[in-house]
Amino acid sequence: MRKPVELQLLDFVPFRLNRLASEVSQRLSDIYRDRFGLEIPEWRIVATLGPDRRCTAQYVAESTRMHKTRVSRAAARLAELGLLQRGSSAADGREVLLRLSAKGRRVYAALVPLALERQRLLMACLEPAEAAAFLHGLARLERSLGLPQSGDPAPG
Amino acid sequence: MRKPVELQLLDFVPFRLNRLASEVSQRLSDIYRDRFGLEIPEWRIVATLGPDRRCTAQYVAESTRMHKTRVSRAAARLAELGLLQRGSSAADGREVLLRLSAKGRRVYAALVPLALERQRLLMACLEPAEAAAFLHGLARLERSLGLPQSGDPAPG
DNA sequence: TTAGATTGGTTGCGATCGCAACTATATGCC
DNA sequence: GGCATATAGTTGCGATCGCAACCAATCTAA
Repeated sequence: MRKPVELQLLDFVPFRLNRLASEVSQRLSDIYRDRFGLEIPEWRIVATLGPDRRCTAQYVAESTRMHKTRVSRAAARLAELGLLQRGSSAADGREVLLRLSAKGRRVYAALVPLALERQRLLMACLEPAEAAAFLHGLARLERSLGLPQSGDPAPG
Repeated sequence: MRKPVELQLLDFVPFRLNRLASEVSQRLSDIYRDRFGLEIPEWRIVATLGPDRRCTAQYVAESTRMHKTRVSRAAARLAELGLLQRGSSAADGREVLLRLSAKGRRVYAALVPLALERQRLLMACLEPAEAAAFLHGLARLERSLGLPQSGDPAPG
């Protein structure tokens, strides 16, 4: 007599990852949405550019794995808000070079400490060794799926 | 001279969780979308109900943390496809009791082994001890955020 | 040089989502 | 009983997203 295969959704890792990510994002959103009027794609562009990086929309899309239309619209909105300068590339007339404006850098400087504090709070439920083990697994999964990691050579 | 606070998005855990979850979902979607015409919310309802459970939309919403409108529309679609029966509750006339139809149970039986195999493949990049440590951290994070876990008493 | 293919980025469009408002039933209080 | 409040679920609506199509610039090769 063969046991029927069952699945408990609450034990299913892809579901759990989605739900966790969604919950974490939800709680994080009040700092970039409520306080600064930014949505996730815009916050990702700001964080990718950082205080001084100048790069193409293509770079942001590859690095964050966002669809290029999502990057395009988020960059348009950031430019509209005056947080981002969009310049032409001398090397390639198709490219759009993105860079934070002075106002954008001020937003970045205000946002980053809050974001890092939230990350600290999130991970505070884990002992240091547990956190390290979790992050180790996370990194392995990322690598296994071909996701860009901070040690990787710059995309493009 | 104070060092300015910086943030590498690729090291930022909330971003990494979102990106990983999105990538895993993307790769999983071909089994429930391409093969069965189901989207994530519908698949979650099917998986929550399982072969024999009968429960309310409210239960599904709390258990999966989906918005009640998302559950409502996904349930309507499943009923339209003939995978789900929606009945009235004798105890409370407002409730809608959800249960898989025979066709729904056949879809469940076909989907579950594929889903479990995908989960196995996903985790195959980790040694058993690494996988255990990762899942331990995941469970701790879930508990810390108040997310329902499989050992918890049934919601409602 | 010039036609075709490729690439970076934007836009049109249909689909999904979450919020707010709504309907209908149930409950509490007098 | 009867009115106010709360709850389960649905629906209208505006916003976001990804795909496909498109535009413009670059590259390739005859």
